[in-house]
Amino acid sequence: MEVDERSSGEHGASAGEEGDAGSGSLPRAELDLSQFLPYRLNRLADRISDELERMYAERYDINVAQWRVLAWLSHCDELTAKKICGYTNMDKARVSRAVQALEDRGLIHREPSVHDQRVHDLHLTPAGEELLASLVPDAQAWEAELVATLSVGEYRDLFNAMGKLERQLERIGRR
Amino acid sequence: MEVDERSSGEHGASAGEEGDAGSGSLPRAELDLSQFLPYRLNRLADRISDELERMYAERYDINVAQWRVLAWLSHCDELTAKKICGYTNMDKARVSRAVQALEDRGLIHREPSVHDQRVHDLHLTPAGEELLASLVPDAQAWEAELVATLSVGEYRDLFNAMGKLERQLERIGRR
DNA sequence: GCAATATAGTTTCTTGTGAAACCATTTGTC
DNA sequence: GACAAATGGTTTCACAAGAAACTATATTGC
Repeated sequence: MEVDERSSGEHGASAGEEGDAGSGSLPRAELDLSQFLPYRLNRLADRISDELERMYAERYDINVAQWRVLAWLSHCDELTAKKICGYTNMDKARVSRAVQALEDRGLIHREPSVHDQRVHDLHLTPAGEELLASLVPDAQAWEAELVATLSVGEYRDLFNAMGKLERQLERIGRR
Repeated sequence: MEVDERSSGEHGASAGEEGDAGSGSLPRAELDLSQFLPYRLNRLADRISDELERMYAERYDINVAQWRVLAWLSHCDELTAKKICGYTNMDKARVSRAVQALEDRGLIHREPSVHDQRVHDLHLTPAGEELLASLVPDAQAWEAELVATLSVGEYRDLFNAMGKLERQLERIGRR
């Protein structure tokens, strides 16, 4: 591994490398946000989300929550609100509202499960499928453009790293 | 619902393919969210943000916006709200509120600039410095734990990839 | 069979946020 | 100098989203 002039932290997330070494004052707690992973990741995700949301809203008049529900339905066809909560990490109230909106627009169908009346089985209506048939390629094209500057290897590594972080987050979280 | 079928597409974000089966059933538009970068990135960032926010709130009673202002102040010492908007990508109203809250708590000081009465120069108070001196190490320790499973190379590559995506986003955005 | 408890989903309440209106000051233009 | 435009920052308004209360159904223990 390259041993370079990486600053103190194991990975280099640290601060103050501008050489204002001994100006006489106490050691300022300093944090270089541009090297702070949570900050960078969050800002990037926010920007991406903003752009995509704008596209969804303009062209299809749906918000992110609704989009996620649709996408998962395209993937699994039969789902319940509870499951969607788990997959998407969204609050159940948020899912509930998204589902309601989609049903009102006739994009999904909802009926009480035969086995458990509390549960509602969800699936796409033909109209929903149609909308997805148009939206999905748009989303993929947009993503393709976004990652156009990454090599296939970089793209794969990125997903790998995200996977590792997610698992580590799990580990940290349960404590 | 393990989704491990790596599918085609330049980078792997994939979906329903051709196979246009003539009249009748249209090819299902399908999107594997777990391989869709915006979704993955957003979910990861959200989770990280949630965890960190909880820590900030519990231990220091500050929210993310306030934290960002403090961190930038630790870095630059003299700032204006406008600049913070630029650095953090936050709305100016949001910055305004964060600044106000921090001032109310005596963590930062704010005074009209000598040269331009519209502008307010911001800097940390001793109390603010003190809080940061305690908060920053916490944040860094937390980040270190988060990235503990990444090698130095993976960590560096991750930042590289994020940088590329940000720049590409810029390019896409201005259109 | 019937309380007590748990679960899926909805509704209510509160809060944080972005958009737009607004205020105060500065910078131009004549 | 005076009026118009621009700029930094605050406030108002509308709304999305999380927390908690609530409803309806299921499950468990007795």
